[in-house]
Amino acid sequence: MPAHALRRFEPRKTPVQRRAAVTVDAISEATIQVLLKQGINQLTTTRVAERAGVSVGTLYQYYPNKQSLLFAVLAEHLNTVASAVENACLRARGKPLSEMMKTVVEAFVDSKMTRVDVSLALYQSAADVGGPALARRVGQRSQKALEAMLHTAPDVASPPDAFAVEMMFAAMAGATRHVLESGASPAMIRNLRKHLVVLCQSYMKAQQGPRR
Amino acid sequence: MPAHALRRFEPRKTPVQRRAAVTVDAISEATIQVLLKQGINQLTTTRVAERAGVSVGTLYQYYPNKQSLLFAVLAEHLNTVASAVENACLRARGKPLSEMMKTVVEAFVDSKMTRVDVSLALYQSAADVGGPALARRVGQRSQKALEAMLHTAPDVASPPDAFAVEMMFAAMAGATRHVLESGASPAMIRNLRKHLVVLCQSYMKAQQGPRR
Amino acid sequence: MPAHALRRFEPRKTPVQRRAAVTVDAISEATIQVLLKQGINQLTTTRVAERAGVSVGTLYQYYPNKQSLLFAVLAEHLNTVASAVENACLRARGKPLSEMMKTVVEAFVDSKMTRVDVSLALYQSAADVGGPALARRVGQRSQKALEAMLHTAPDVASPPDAFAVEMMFAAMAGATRHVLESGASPAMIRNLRKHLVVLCQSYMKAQQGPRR
Amino acid sequence: MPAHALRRFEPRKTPVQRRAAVTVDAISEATIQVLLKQGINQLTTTRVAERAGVSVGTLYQYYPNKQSLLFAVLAEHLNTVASAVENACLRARGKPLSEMMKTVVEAFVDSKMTRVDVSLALYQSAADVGGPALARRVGQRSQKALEAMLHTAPDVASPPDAFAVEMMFAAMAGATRHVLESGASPAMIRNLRKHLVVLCQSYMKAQQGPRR
DNA sequence: CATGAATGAGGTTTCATTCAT
DNA sequence: TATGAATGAAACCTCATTCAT
Repeated sequence: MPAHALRRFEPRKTPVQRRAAVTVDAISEATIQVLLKQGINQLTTTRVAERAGVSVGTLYQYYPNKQSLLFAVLAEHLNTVASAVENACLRARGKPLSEMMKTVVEAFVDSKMTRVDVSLALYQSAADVGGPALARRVGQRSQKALEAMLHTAPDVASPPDAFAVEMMFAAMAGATRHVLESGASPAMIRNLRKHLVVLCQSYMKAQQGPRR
Repeated sequence: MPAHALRRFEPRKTPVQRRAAVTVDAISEATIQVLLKQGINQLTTTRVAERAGVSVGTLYQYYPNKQSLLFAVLAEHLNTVASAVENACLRARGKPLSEMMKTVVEAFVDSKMTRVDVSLALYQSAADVGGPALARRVGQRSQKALEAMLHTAPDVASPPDAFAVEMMFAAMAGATRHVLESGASPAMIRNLRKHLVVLCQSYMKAQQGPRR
Repeated sequence: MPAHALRRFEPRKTPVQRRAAVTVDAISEATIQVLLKQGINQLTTTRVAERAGVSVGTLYQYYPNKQSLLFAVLAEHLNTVASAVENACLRARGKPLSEMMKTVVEAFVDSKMTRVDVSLALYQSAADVGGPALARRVGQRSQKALEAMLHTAPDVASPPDAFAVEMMFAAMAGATRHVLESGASPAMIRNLRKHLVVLCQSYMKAQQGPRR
Repeated sequence: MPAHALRRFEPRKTPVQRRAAVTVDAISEATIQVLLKQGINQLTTTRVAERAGVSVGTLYQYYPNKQSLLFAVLAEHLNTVASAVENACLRARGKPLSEMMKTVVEAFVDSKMTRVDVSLALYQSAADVGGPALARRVGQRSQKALEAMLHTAPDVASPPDAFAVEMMFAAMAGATRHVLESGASPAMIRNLRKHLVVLCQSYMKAQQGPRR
């Protein structure tokens, strides 16, 4: 799905009234709830509306179609993650490479884990709704921030190129997804953080140019 | 989805006559075709049967439900990949660590890329059909082979533990998926192979114990 | 079929708007019509909806499945009969035994005969839908009323026990069913009423205890 | 369903070879088993064939269609019951009325109860297959026998007419059906026999003309 | 704005029956 | 004769979406 096709899934209108905003949030939250409790196959507009405490008609006032429900939730989640990574990148500017990686990995994993359920729910739903395209688009924000950060590392001569950063990000996302889909016990999550730090550190070190 | 729940998707009966075996293959192939040309949302049992040149009834003689169609294709694909990795692991026994990683990464990426379309199609569809559970189950085969191989590396004192191998595999899968979903131009695939080799090498080196 | 299993067949939701109530009635009536004109084997949800002048979707808004259609009609019919018997029992309180029997038998037979077609249609359909269980449940209402009435008979010393009443009711129902299924010519119906009165009278007399 | 329409359901050919007779019986028995274990709605020709240990094709060699399966079983059962009643009528010739009734009722109830399961199964299935028509046709045999027997009762001046006998038979069948469908505990069956004897005796006595 | 009744295309699945092997 | 693979009409039921109230 080409990136510009995502427009079709965007919310219908920006709620201006207070009441409307509440409704929109309720629907969005209900979408997550239904996704979690019943799975993507039982996610129907009627059910979401019911859970949100509104009628289907109302739902359609704010979302042009079913997919936009999922899209909204997905976009919100990805943005949260991207922001967490961006913040981490800002905080870690000027620090040594290994500390950078630790900061970023932990920010990423933690932002995924604060809503384990949402993350999981979204893995299911991403397909119909241009999930990969959206994830790519939002992922690029994180990658830009990572690159910028890496330029400030005192112990990195020539920073890894954009593709290396993309790989690292994808690897990180892939490993995290795997752990989430495996049940994500606390012990596993601890392990994930530790190993991912090592993975990113060693990969970035290997990719960097010679010390200046 | 718990692993034992996968049983629901297993084939219904094994064909005894020659004619039937042909039919089963035709259906399986048709499933892939429809998935590729029309996408997961247009994948209906009727359409698959039509494309396979059989009636719906016949389809249901061999597959108990729609999901089992996807399950069969997915299982086949994952097995192919797992076998490719296992073979690579056998071939690389006794070689130095960096060669091991090169061999394995290339086997993995290549086996994914020989059927780019199937891989992509399956990412879409995996959700309803216990994809993650199945992938985990099959992935473990590869991981066992990797661990065994690592024990034979002459330049690895104490091999990385099982979790590290799991992480590496997940990272590899994640990065590959990302590239596939980004369009997988030949140049990108070349880059993927090169970077993934570095990533795995450096990560494994970082995880190994001190030289004996 | 255990009595509690009947719940599956109960209506799905109660209409709140006027329009909906009309719809529900139309569907119920259409069910009877189709049952009569086409028989139980041609009774399909599509056909019922068509005849009711609504879409299938609408039908399923109010009836959770096909069987619930039959269930609703059956329950209504049985209730009508039970009410007729109960009323007769009230009217006949304090009368002599033979008059009681005459009143009750005629009420029963007449209430069956006012909708000969419905009765017949329901005999066919009762099986899948918990007919016997429902008939038993509703029959008990009639039997309670019969017992209560018998206690008020001036010429009955010790009234027949519950089982005797149950037998009488079953015999009455069986004979009526037989006549209905034999074509129920007016002459036959007259005969049925006359003989059933005798049957019940003589049986009850035989079952009663000695005169006080 | 008019009586002559029953022909359509009759078995296809009389098996002449030994092997064939065995097959026919196996299929017939399998029909009963499936009816009992799975109910009328799960009774499919494939399942019956499977249970009988033959292929569907073979089944269709002997039975022209699905309904003929049920028809055969039903006819056999009804014939068994009719024969039991006829025998009882022969045995009771010349005995006093009350003994006649006892003999006949017990023969009827017992013949139903020796295969409670079959009786019950057949109540379910009778509708599609001309059950009532067949039951009526076979019932008449019993009724003729009853009438003939009643003529030999020494204590009956003018025997009840045919219609009275028909009523009695229908009442007996109805009460028995009711008990079977209520669960048919041994205690209930004992009660049924006792009460049914009384019911028939008193009804016949009431219907007989004045002593000669 | 909100409601919820209505729509109906379209999906999945079953099963009686046939017929080539 | 026996087999069982194949057929395909037809059943049941869902659900995204609209629109009169």
